[in-house]
Amino acid sequence: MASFIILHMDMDAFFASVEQLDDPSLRGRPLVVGGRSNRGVVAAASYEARRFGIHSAMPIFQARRKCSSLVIVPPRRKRYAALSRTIMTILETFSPLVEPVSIDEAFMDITGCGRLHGSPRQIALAVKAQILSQAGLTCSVGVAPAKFMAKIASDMDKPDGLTIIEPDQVMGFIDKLPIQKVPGVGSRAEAQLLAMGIRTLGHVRPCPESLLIRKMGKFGLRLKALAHGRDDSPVTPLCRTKSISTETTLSRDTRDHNRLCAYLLSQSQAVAAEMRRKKFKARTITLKIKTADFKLHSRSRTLPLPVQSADPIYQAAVALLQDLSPAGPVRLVGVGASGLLAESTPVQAGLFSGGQQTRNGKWDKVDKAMDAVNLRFGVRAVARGKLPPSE
DNA sequence: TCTGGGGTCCTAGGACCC
DNA sequence: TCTGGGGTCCTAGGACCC
Repeated sequence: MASFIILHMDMDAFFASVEQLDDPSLRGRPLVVGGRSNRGVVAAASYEARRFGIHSAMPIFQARRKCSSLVIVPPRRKRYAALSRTIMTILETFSPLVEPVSIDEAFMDITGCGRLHGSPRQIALAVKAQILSQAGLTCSVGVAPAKFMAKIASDMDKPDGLTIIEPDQVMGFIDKLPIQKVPGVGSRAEAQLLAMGIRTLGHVRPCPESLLIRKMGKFGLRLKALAHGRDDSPVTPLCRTKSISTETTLSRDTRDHNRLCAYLLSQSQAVAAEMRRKKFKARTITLKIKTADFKLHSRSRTLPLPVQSADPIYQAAVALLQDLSPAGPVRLVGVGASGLLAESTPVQAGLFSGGQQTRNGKWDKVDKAMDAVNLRFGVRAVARGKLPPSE
């Protein structure tokens, strides 16, 4: 195995800790950050709230039931994003190989950092101290010879923890590691693996590759490699955005087409604004609908030319809604853009005049669907600026 | 009274091309 | 009458992550 030294940094109860940092009156109190509506879930729970059995993804109404004095704070994403940038910048003073995985988590390759910054333990302690002094927040750190183990290690001693897995401890660690702790093993995969008698990652080692592939597909091969301690996935600093989307759970389910279109309009505007901010244009537009029975449905169309403004996104979304025509009340509606290209990418000539899209008639279909919508509802039926009713 | 929002990756089938 | 096979793109759904 290549001798990497990987560090994983994970902020402790990030959103909740930021709220307690900014408002001292919230410190020491059970608090969750979560949606304002009655249908929201917990995005982050303070350690005080966790003592009541409250955890992230729990519906707010359940959390409230568990703790009557619970403080519920709406999320301030911009504030979290700003602090996240501060934290990532701190990491970059230790190694140029920093890979943010989410707003509050990052991998760092510290393989070659010994000369400059000392032992892995010294580096981890310095990272924690810097984040505490410059951002005012604690984090937990894991250090290991591979990414997946560093990630698991950072979670082993929360909050404000530090766990180091030395190369000679790797096999012992794997043998005891509960299978559901392996990143990528969720509830479905866990159930499948338990049914095969696999309770720890070590149990995967003697399992025939053919069986793992049959049961788990490509992921089975990865599990097999991990069970042998093989994980050479590199820390990749430049991870480019693949999609931009927004979605809204309505305050109550609706069958009202015009109401859905009003959401689609404001969402198209938001997605377009974000694309312009990030200097992208997109070829594929996706409509997402969750019906009252919690079933998710999507429809997408790839356009002949990349778009960046709200109007074509909205037009496509409305056409896709026509196509999907959900049976029954709608709970959630969303719009996404993928197939992203840099804003500056030149548009290939000829796409309209004899390119594949025109020849196979896909564009015509979209066009006709749009015409149908415009005919039936009229573009003016959902006028500019008619935003969804405020909740 | 009732289960978010932002993403990534994988799979599988069909169209299409050579 | 025989009836390929590999590669790529597109689409819909689903698992999983924080």
